Amino acid sequence: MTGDGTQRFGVLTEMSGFLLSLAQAHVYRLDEALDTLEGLTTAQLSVLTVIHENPGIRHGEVAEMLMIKLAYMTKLLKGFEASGWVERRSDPADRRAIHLSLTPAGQGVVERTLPVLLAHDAARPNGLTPREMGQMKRLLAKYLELPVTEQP
Amino acid sequence: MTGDGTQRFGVLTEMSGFLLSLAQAHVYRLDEALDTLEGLTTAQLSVLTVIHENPGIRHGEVAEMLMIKLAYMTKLLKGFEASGWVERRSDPADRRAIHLSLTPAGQGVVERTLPVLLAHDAARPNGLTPREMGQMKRLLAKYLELPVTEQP
DNA sequence: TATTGTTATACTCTATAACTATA
DNA sequence: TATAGTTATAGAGTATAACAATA
Repeated sequence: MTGDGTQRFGVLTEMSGFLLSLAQAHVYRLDEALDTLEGLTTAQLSVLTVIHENPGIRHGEVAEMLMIKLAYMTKLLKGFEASGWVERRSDPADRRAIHLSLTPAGQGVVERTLPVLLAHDAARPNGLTPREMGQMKRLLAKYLELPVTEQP
Repeated sequence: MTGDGTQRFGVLTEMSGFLLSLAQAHVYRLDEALDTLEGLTTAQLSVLTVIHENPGIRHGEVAEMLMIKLAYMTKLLKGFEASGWVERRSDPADRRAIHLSLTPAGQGVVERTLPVLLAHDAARPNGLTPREMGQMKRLLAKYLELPVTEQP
């Protein structure tokens, strides 16, 4: 690389969409080195975590929370079911709806891998101080209008 | 949707990687409604903008700045060349290297579409006050260790 | 030997639309 | 008629690796 470090992003650095996209690419690139998640992608682990946190949640609710297409959720869940991690049962009151929950095996996967990802996330290199990182996470959660987690 | 709004993200909201990923999905979803970019994706417009800001920049340098795979850059640039937007010329001093610049047509595209995306970005709905948005953008740029833009 | 860029393949995820079955 | 989920197809973008040309 012969770059002299003077490249300009121009007005791109004023655009939240661009910055978020690049930050996501940065995270994604570093997370690809993470080989300790038992073959799961971070997206897959997010789905399992949401089911873990909300046993009985509906198929479509998970998709909405994580902004995943319903069509792709079907594919993901099919894989999880084949792995024996997720159970689906239809709602007797509305037989279109499907409620999801983790099997003991699925809970085991989440309980083993989530702490690994959490530690990795906390240690991922970036240009912020710990205080600034806390600030950024709060702003991102507010940006997304996420429900406040009241964790003791 | 029968959700009662009590779904929990659990520890996911503590993870910068998850928050960035979800924020990016949020942006992406809303940007898909943007049909005024002359058929460009935001990623493609980013590439054109970087070439616009750095005439003569090398192929690989653009890829590194935008965290795009070199192999995919080749594909993108082939399309841009076919559209008559980008010119490639090889470096006489290092005949492996390829320097990029916009044609007048390419400059026209950037000058028409970039302001549209900029306005769209500024108006994109989110949970932050304008002051918080400024803060978030500053933190994201620092997170990414982007060169400071000294725009007058 | 290392670097720049090209080509090809497989994979993840998205967009879209047609479809079934319920409500 | 509208909603929950399924299936299939096309496309964007990534990872990977083999390759050619040049340094």
